[in-house]
Amino acid sequence: MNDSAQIETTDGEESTSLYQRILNDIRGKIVSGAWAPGYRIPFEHELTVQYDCSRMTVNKALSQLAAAGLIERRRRSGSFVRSPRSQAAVLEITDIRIEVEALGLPYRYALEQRRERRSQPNDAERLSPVCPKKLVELNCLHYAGTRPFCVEHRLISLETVPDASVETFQEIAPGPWLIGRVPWSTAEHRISAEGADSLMAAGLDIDEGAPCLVIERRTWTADLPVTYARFIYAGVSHSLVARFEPS
Amino acid sequence: MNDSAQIETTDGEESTSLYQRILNDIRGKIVSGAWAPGYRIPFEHELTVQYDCSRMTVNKALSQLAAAGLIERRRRSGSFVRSPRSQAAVLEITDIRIEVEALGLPYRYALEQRRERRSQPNDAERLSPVCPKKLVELNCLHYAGTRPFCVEHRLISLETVPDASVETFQEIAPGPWLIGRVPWSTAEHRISAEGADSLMAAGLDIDEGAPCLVIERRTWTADLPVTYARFIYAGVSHSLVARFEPS
DNA sequence: GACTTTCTTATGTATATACATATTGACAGT
DNA sequence: ACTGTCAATATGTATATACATAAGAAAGTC
Repeated sequence: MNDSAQIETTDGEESTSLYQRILNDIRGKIVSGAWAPGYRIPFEHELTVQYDCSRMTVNKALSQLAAAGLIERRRRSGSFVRSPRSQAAVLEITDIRIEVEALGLPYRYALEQRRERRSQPNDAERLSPVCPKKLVELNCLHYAGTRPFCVEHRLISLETVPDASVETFQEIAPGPWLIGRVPWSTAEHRISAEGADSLMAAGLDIDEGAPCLVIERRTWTADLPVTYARFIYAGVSHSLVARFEPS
Repeated sequence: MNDSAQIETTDGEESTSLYQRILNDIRGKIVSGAWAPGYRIPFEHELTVQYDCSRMTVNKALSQLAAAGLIERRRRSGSFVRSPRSQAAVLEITDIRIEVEALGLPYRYALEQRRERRSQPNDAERLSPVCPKKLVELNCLHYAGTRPFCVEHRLISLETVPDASVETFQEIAPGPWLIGRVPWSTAEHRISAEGADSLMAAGLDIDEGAPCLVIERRTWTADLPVTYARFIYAGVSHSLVARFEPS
């Protein structure tokens, strides 16, 4: 993918834009390890000489590298290779409907239970730091074809999302309903493996104790909890993929 | 120190740069759902009027949004909200030693088995796309205190990493050994839940069939496979955390 | 109508310029 | 030796300008 930098001109100077070329060159030095973390990248004015261009062009390349987290820029000191080898992979969290349809199976959603209730001490850790007084609790099932694909257990804060009290969630799953309706600023996902308890086993139509992939998602807007969701997939049916590539 | 008065105005119009403000405004519209996917963002020249600034300033904001994947820019047509409904969360992949020590437990590494062998058809999917002819196969154990914490199964391509043939891996785990020694450009992680087979059960000192979290990692440098690693954690002992916050 | 050509338009890139701002290093004063 | 001041410097942001390029729209041609 990254090879073939020069496509048409054998000279290879005109194939991409100048700032892209500068960006690629520097990124290459970094990911190849030629410029180790902490290395001071040539100053902007040095690069302007090297590439015979204006500072703005160099600046554009370096700014993008900084935005991508590959380098750190310090006034008066210069730009430094950052990459402290922290392997951060990007995990795509897709909507369940999309997931199911990607498998070529028809998707179906079903609401099992809907309760509106006061919060219990138990909820505080799921809806932190400010546990709402009232919330909606849902149990849902997502089907892939005729087989249950995912069990969803969800809490929605009625203080942050008052509209949820007038929505039955019979026809629409809480995930898609919330998206777009509630701006959220932070999300945390906790992924673990658990053995199916009797409820999970019944919902997913698997044996009790069978391994399940559990994804817990908590979202906040500002500092207010929006929702807590717990998705349970039968172990054999599902896996998550996270990728890292230097953009 | 005590005087101030320029930063903290609740109005907060001057605290950041103009292009940052534009960027934040638009990103807010997108993540809040006010501008749905497919929506055409105001043209650059419209935004220059709205914010009373030059086109370059608007362009900088929009270019960054495009680089971040939030919008798509089309010549002559304008810029459109992209957001293909997939929330990307960042998954921190930490070294196992760090993980264990974060739990306040002493870490210990042990090599169970080391084999140098020719590749088998079986390996091709783990070390793709160009399966090396020779490789090192390792089975390792990572202890937290006296209890086994993680079972590691690893393949290292001897074509990409010839040095691995002269390393016994008795004292150092393959993960830390590889880091820094081999620059890698891409990594893929697959996370799933599995029931322990007899080998996993014996290694982790758990019952057969008990739920385990399995993380498979494949890394490449350029297009050459570097290593395949499979980490198995007892279900109760471990979870992964992925976070999303709009940068 | 199907096709080509030309025009228009929004974005893409590059430049020179200007001033702001943070930080370093040197120099001077106590 | 410590401290404060100040100039030098690299980055940060913003502007006006210029031309390139792609793609849609409109006009012209067969």
